[in-house]
Amino acid sequence: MAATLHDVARVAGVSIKTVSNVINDYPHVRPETKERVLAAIAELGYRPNLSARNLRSGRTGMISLIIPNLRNPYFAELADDVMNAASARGLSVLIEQVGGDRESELSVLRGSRRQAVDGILYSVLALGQEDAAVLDEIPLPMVLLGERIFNSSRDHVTMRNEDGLRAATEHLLAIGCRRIIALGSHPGEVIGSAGLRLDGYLQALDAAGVPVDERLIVHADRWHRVDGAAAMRSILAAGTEFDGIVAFNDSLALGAMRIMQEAGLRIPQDVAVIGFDDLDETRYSVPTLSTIEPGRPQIAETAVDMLLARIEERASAESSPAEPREVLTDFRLVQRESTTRAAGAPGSSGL
Amino acid sequence: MAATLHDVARVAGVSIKTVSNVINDYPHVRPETKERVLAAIAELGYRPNLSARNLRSGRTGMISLIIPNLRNPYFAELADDVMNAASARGLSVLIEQVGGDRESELSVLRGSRRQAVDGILYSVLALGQEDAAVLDEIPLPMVLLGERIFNSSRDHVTMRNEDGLRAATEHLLAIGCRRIIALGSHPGEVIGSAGLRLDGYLQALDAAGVPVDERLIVHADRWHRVDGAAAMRSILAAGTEFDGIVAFNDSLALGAMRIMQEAGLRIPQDVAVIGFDDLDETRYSVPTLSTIEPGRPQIAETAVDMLLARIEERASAESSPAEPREVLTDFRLVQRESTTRAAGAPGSSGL
DNA sequence: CTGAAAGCGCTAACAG
DNA sequence: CTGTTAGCGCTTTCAG
Repeated sequence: MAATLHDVARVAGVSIKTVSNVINDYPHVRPETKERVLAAIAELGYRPNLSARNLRSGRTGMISLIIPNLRNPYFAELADDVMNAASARGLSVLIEQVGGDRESELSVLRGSRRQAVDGILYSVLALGQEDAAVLDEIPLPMVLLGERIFNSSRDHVTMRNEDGLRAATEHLLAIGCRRIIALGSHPGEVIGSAGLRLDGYLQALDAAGVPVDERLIVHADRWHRVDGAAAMRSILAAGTEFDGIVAFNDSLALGAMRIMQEAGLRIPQDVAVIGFDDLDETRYSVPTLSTIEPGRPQIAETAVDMLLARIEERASAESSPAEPREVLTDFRLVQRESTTRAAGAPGSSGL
Repeated sequence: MAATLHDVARVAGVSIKTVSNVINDYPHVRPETKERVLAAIAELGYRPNLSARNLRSGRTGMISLIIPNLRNPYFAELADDVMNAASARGLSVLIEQVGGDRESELSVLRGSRRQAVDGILYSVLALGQEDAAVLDEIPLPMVLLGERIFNSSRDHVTMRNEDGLRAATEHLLAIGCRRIIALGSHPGEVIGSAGLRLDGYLQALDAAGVPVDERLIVHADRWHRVDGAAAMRSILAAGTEFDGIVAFNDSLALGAMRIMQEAGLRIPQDVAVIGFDDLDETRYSVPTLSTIEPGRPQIAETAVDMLLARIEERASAESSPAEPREVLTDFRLVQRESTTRAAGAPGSSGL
């Protein structure tokens, strides 16, 4: 059986309160007493029982991160960023994957593990604006990530989708592209990454006086590599002409590049390509992929900080809760080979 | 304040024991009583307090998975497999990333979160055979993954490294390669993935009567894409001739392919390439990458089952613990474009 | 089939 | 500066 406070107290010849004080770094303990306690702790290999502490304090030191799937590199990298931010603040992260359908997302949100965490970072995927009210029912601090829900009662951290995609499109225009495919639209969507990003594309074309060709706006329901590949196959089959692609995420871009290369199209000479997300692998693809770096580490840090603030606000329970905050992170265009047409470029491999 | 057992009991007009019985699906509860209790639970939105349950029962329903890094796709896919296996068995997974150095691995193993989980799945990376004894000190059920430690007192699940790499090498020999690079060796290592895989390579050459050329055994300390790329650059710089590559993992293979393509080498015509791990992305690279599928889902399921068995064994605490078990999973060679030289092949894109 | 009551190990008033 | 004590919410004997 593991040692308890009482065991330590007995061995050190003090009361459990004193041991507790030492453990929790309370100020007023005489140095020699403290030393005796520390010695007893070491001798017994004592470790506080977290369940008991949680029960008593009402806090677990864990937050949950709800994401669709770790096999999706975007979310694996996000999870890594979040775990780093959390561990720097003394928190552990319980990752919960959800199936992508509305029911599964709701059931995880309401799920039993709820009781085991102090708060939730929720990367919204299947729920939408119409579900904003549902979130109020979850009796736990929560910070939203992503572009599906705005103006709820919860704090929200998101990237500059429109601005980012506008910058990407402007970049292609600047290197001479005129028939630019927007890859990844969700017809009819206004809010959500796809709607916002499409808007950035349209803004850029508009500002440059380049007419919009509906055939260049290519639908892709899901944004995995296989979807980018499939979309590119139909584009090629349809015989649509194009000289640039702004993909709504990196995976779509990578899938499309794969098919273009099979078809003998050269990147960036025949078609320039830019993605969105700055996945690690964009540095290693052939060619390396230009992309928008959406400030993911900043998203993770900000979100963890906001969640922690909400948790502490709730613990002190003094005034009424602060107004929900909306944070937009900074993005950055990263130019790599897939949009570098200059003949005399030094040809760094990007590795 | 959230509802407690007592609240439910009061509303239902029964004692808390009865409520507890209903919640835990104990058999002997009269149907009508049960219904009253269920109604009260629904009315109050009662959810059991997990901290209290954990404190009482000594179990948390969580296991921790210790891995180096989620950004490494191998571990992201492993984590996904483990989470699926765990959630099918009613367990949650706490992922803990470790830095890769010995100290950080030890401190996580001994770390405070220990108290918050019922058991540990530990993918050994920085520790080695000489640390087998250290593992005994961790007072928690544990199952080891990977190839760094054998014959400890812990259960262990691992893949068939030698056999897999032998099969990969034999495959290259079968399609006509004679100067095959083994990419990823760790000089001097005997146990560990690198040592075992090199052994498989040597066995295959030996069996085929192909002489070993030391220049074809290429060192790579770490196994990320960038390391494969760097290694390939030095190979090309050294002017070593080769017509096949068996990489010790997929990332090395993908990095090497990138550099070969820059250098104008055609895959598989000039050089056939095979990797190890069957990462998702091997299906989407250019060309698609042949590889060894090491049975990762099976590893995850087996490991979770074994851990659960240990947890239960400890709970019942009857007889002495069962002998440590060693499980080897089945592998499978997956042939894709990177080793398919047949001229008239249909050229499926593998997507 | 159901109720009463004793803790799991810890924190935090409250007293000394 | 340190000790006593009362629970946190649940599970689990042990009696009815």
